[in-house]
Amino acid sequence: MNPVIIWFRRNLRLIDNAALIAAAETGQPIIPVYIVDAQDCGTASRWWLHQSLCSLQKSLSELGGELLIREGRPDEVLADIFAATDATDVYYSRRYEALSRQQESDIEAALGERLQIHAFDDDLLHPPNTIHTQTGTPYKIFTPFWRAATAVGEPPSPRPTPEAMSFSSQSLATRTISSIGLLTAAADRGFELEKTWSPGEASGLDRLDELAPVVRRYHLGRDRPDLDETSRLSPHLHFGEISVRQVFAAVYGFERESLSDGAAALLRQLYWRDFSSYLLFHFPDLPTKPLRPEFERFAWSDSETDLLAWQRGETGYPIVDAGMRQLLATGWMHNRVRMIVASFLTKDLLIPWQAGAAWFLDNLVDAELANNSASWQWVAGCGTDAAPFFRIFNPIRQGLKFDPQGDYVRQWVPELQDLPGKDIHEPWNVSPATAKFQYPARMVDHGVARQRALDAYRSVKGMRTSKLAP
DNA sequence: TTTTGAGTTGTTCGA
DNA sequence: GTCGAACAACTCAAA
Repeated sequence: MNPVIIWFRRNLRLIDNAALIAAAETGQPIIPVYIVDAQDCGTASRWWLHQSLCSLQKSLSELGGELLIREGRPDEVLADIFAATDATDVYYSRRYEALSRQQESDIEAALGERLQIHAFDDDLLHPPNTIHTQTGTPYKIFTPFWRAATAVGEPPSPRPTPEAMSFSSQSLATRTISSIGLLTAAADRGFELEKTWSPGEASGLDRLDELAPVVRRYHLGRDRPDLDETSRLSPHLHFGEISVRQVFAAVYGFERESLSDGAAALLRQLYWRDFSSYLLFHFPDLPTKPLRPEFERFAWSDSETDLLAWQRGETGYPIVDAGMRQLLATGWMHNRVRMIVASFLTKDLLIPWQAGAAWFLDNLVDAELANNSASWQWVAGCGTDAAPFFRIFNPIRQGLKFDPQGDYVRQWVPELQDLPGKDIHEPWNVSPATAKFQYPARMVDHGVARQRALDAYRSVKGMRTSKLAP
């Protein structure tokens, strides 16, 4: 019997995998393949991908299948497999980045006449082309999008791994996962990600189970970097090791009776994830161009030294440095702190959001083009959501509010670990005579930087200069 | 077509 | 310490 191909992409799981289920239902032998491509480029996420592919390969081999690993253009790789096997069909899950969509249309063009192509919208609660305003245009503001999306109804329940699957036994060319070099960049940098993370479908499911006790207070705990009360599901979701429907169903299942504020807040985050992909789908330039075009004229700073100090976590603002160092150490940063460091880069330092976005994409294990681009634009104030331009995070106030004892700073900025909570967010207040720590001086005074940012943002909006200016 | 209400996550100042 | 108002003006989405 002729085989069918399942092209694994960001759906590295066996449970609730629409493409796999459909492929299994044919009853034909399955050829599973992953194609490493230009989008698999971040240092931290390449590390994760390596582990996740190993995990998937192991799961498949236990079922008698072999995951083929290839590199290159998907249309050429699939054509090659087709030529070697006389496969009849290819199954895959859609992605919504511009490059991914180009790959899909290339495949359609190259193979559409020879292979049956089956594409599934399997990554989001709602496919991006199914939600629109009354006039048929895409939503640009989250809340109306969320109302429209939730009005559609709950997503379907997750489906189990297909019970009957047979795999092709034909021997085909494959790379080994190790030979792709996905770990090289992380190793060169001494990125010890295995200390923090356990990639793979089984670990993602474990993580989901561990969520139950914190869901009820998620709306409070998720803002506290000193606690461990976020879901930490982002990398598992990014690689599709678990499906967004599984998360939805689990959170719903924890408290079927009535949804707590915490559970509602977590579900809302899932819709934010949808919304970011939705925006990227409808505005393919989202990663590079500000959605508000007047920001093309913004007078950004090109200071390499400022950018470097931010990247290294040597800004002299403890909460900022803690976040940037957490990122370098673990490939992850608490969401609240992501906003603080992003505000600091774009507003206190006036460095372009694209530079921050690029650093995040390279260093986050959960680096996701859609979320990253949409969120950076939001912080920078150039997205379509109305973020008032005067909303500039004060790194001291944010530290005092969300890391009240300073435990988070103490963990990631060890040179400040002997400072009491009352001083730790303002170490410059400790008199030099008594200070026993070595820590960078503030690179800017936030009060001054804030005023400078307000003026810059006013001018890009074409408004008159500050009334406070002398 | 026009109008109206609203827009994830904040900060500062003065009462 | 706590509270409310001010911070600009604009665009979006729906009535």
